[in-house]
Amino acid sequence: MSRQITVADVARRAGTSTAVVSYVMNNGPRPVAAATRERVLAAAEELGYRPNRIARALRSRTTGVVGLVLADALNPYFGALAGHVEQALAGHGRLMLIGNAGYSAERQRHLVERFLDARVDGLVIASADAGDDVAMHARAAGVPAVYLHNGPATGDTPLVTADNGQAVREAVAHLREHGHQDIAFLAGPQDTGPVGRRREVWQAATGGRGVLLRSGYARAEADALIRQLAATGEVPRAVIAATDEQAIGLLSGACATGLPVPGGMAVISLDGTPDSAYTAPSLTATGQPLAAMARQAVDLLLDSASPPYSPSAALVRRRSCGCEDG
Amino acid sequence: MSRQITVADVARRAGTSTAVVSYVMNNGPRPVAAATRERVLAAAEELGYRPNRIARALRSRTTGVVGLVLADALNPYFGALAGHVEQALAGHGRLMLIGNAGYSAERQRHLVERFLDARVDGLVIASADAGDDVAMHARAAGVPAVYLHNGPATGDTPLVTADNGQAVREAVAHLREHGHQDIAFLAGPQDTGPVGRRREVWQAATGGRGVLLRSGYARAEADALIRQLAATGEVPRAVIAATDEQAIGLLSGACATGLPVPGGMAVISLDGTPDSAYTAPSLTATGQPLAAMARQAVDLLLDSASPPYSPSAALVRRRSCGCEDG
DNA sequence: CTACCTCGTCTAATCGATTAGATCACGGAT
DNA sequence: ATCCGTGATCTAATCGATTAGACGAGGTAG
Repeated sequence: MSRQITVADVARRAGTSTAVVSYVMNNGPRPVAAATRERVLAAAEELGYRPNRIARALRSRTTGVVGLVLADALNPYFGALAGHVEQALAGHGRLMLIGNAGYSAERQRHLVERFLDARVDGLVIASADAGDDVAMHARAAGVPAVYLHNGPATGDTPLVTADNGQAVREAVAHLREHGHQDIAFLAGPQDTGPVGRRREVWQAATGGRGVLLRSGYARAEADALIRQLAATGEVPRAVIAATDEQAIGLLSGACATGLPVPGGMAVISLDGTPDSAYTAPSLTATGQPLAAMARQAVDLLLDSASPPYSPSAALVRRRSCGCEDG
Repeated sequence: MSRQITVADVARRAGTSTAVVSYVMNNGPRPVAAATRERVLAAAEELGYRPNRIARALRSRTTGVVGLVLADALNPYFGALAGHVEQALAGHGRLMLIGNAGYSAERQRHLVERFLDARVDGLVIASADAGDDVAMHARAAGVPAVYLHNGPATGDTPLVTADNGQAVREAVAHLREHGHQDIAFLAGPQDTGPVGRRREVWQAATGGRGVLLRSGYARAEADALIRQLAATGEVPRAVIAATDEQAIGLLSGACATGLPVPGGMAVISLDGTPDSAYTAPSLTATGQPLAAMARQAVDLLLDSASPPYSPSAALVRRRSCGCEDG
């Protein structure tokens, strides 16, 4: 618990001024003679000097921290997204503050305020809806922001999302190969954002044949839905679920009511998180390029160039659609 | 992007000194006359003053930020834990930095260093093993730390964990009720921490009958294990899985090889995260009191009093054990 | 030989909030 | 009338790093 080592200590030991130490530490705005640089580095090393990032932040107005606001931390889809964002940020030497809005607009706004108070260098908002434009507050404070999975298309704040149009068409085509004419679609409670677009593509691809189902995004809700349909005998023979969570709920509800999958109902999911491979039966799914999306969002935020990513991934055929391999 | 509002601005407007403004903002170390307080608050309100937390942090050596190091951010168990920690911290007005170690001791150490550089007020380490004592570095820097799910029992850093002894005994007893004599246990690759203790209790409770299985904690590994056992015809009739992830892998592997659950193999899991209710079939499991554990860890860190939590939760009977309800 | 430039370094102001010490006004006690 | 205590406020040092401006030494061009 001894006093912390400061630039002054290093400077004294190296026989220079604090300015030079700073120049060395940051490959500063001014050049330093090679010999001096060596002495400073040696002194810093010997003293175990660790720059105080708080002081640096105060002076240079940059904290090296980015905030991530999550719509639902408990949803593995967002969880995976968070993991990839953290990794992308680490690649840029940034740390990540995280907050869970739990689908509450009020709490989302609150988190943004708190993060701005903490002087984050940027804000990634993995929002569930395209409701109010929370990033506005960030812009007002001069802090860059990016919406990640969904968000209002205001044009002021970029939105990184996956266009799964191709994926949906592939899913429809594949279920047709299995002989299904009527293909249902399980959408979310509302229709904003990616899920809405997926629904539209499904509608176009099926030409209106097949039922439109809706449930919340939690497993429990899709589970309850399928039980109810089973009770009334209205189970579709083939379903495309908008998200993994819903597909998993479908599977568990089907199992509980004795409805065989894929025999009684074929299922394809559209999120394709890694976990979808380990369901019973294993889910046929198209994967979203989560890592690429996260990287893109982070690059956009820190305005470094980013290689464009392929907006959709191929269909992975497993068992839930009726295929036999896997 | 105008200049930021500072204490000086507020002081000028309220006709006081900066000291008084500070006293008012923090219910400071000195009293302020009621009338003056009002004027200051009004001035702050009118100017839209937001204290600069960086400056405050520099001076008062406290950032209001706590770091959480996760063993595996993609594992829903740790994901849920993270969510609860964040919530507990929010209750104390603290923000949370998060980092994923991905089971790498090297990366865990690196994250701790980074967090210390960022001057966190405390560190929660949700570690997977009881290996090297990373919290040591925190102690050396005078930063309090807590191990959450697992960690070295050095006595220097508190460890908050659930003792599932009772839960394991219940699971064994319940499988016996279903007529099983030999009850296998699926443990992790090593035997440190909670999983190891669960295995010991299982050993004691079954008196050595039943096979000890091992696999990594990822779903894929448990899935592969059961496929292999099925191929050689060595499938146990009843298994207790140390974690949800492993139980889920068991289920998916069993389904893939046509092994019926619970008919051919009964399964009970010991983590009992919410998602275990939505598997096919639904998992019988004992739940860990994750929220209480998180709260306890946070309270310990910020040394506020914490109500003691019940160390284990009851067995939730679903389908994977052989029960018919649910 | 002087004027001027470059390179390396140092001095000191700055970021914005906190807080110990000094100051001042007012009352009550002696 | 004098002294002292109390409460309210102000002044200014402080946290630690960054960086613009000043400075001196050495070299080159005229």
